[in-house]
Amino acid sequence: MPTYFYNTLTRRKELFEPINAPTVRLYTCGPTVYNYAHIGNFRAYIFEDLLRRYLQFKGYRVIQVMNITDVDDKIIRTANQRGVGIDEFTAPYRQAFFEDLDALGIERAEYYPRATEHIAEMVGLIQILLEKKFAYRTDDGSIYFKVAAFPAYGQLTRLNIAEMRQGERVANDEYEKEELHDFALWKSWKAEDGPVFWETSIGRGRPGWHIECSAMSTKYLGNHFDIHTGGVDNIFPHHENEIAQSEAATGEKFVNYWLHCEHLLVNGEKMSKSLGNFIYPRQLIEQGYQPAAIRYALLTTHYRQKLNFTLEKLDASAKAVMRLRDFFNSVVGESESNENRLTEVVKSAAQAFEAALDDDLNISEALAAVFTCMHEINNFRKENGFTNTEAKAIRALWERFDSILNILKVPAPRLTPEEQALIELRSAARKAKNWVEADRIRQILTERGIILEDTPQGTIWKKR
RNA sequence: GGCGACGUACCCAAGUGGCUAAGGGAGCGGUCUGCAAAAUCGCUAUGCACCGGUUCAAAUCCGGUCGUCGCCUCCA
Repeated sequence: MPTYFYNTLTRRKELFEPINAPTVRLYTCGPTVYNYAHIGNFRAYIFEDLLRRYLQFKGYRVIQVMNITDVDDKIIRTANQRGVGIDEFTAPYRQAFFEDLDALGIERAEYYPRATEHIAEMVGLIQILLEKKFAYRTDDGSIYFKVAAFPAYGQLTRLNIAEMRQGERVANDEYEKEELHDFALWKSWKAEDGPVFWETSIGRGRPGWHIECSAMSTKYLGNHFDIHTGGVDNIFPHHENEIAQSEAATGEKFVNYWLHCEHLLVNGEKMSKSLGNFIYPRQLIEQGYQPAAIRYALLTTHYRQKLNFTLEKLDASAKAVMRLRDFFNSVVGESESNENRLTEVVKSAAQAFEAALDDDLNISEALAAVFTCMHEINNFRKENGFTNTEAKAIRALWERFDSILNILKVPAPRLTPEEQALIELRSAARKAKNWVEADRIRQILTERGIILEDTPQGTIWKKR
């Protein structure tokens, strides 16, 4: 089945065709490591994880690059204030980033290049742009990209640069440039940068922000690759500038498909410093929320739709995850028969799931297929039970769904010996029909976030 | 000012011209259970912000109104 993605470049859904099938080359804008990444950031990374997993589901071999921006104004300023080097300053955040990726079940990319380790590549690119007259040097030694020299500028954004309001230009225009929309490729060293600079053939200084993505994407994926993603706020100026730099330097088309993820709001408002409403995944996990529930909450709203994050949504997600998981665990064959009366149900569910995701990753519709299928199978089970063959087929189907959703398998939580003992005490009380004592113990455990379920096979427990 | 997105049930959220408007959560009722919990079954939008228009047919297309939000130089 053919796959369609909405391409920001054309503002249309387009048939996806890789340059060199079955390989797909994917560049995903990554974090600036001056703090922990918040759930808004992770919404984007989970969208990219969905994209990556789905491409693999379709049989493609994905080569993904995610940059780590470990030098920028904010990092330099803060590191200097604290009197530490930028490498030392960013180290804990780099580490935390990978921990969070793992916690949320995000599959690792093939490359996580750091900006500070690719200065040479950036300098090389800037030199080409200087030679080709797409860049110029100002009196202080900084280097800017000359937007006027690249007529295609504005193709992604569809902003008419000439008509954009001039009055709003940023006051702290510390560097001298010829025209408003020219942007920095290289920032020459200034006193407040302190020890942060590189001594290079184009002078002493540091790279501008946009150039790292051009340099690193090209290095790992080639001049022309398949997909580039990021948040909608990256469209302008970041991605527009990347196109300009890359295409000016190489003379080739840069990227075929641009996919952008909408913003996440918290209780209806944008996360911002002034509102102080940042939420971090690690924070939610500490509060006892299942990482899989966080993943589900961030995954299950279509990526081009604004997502309003609330604790109610997180609770609803936790329930849905639990249901899918319990169903999977409950599917057991009851007879040796090779009969499979569910062939059609399984087949049509798999098809509906794939068809939905083929349509620009319509995850809501894909999930509807999953739940509808679960419903049908439950009704079937009530009458018939499962043969071993049927159980195997259903479990395989769920595993297939989970290669995208990735919520089924979570590390088993542990009980303390004391909690374990309480459960045994309660079982004994139940056996003795001492219901008062049994209920008392259950209440204690509930308060600790441990939920008990008495089944014919004995008591099982879960963590909230 | 320019560019753009959105408004579907109590909440979340698909559907963008044609069968009874998906699915999840919540609520209510049944099964199960010592009681629960979980699971499961059933029920819950004659209507898709509002007003007009096009059409045999509109949540879906067109025009307008109201409301929410985003971007317009470094925030995913």
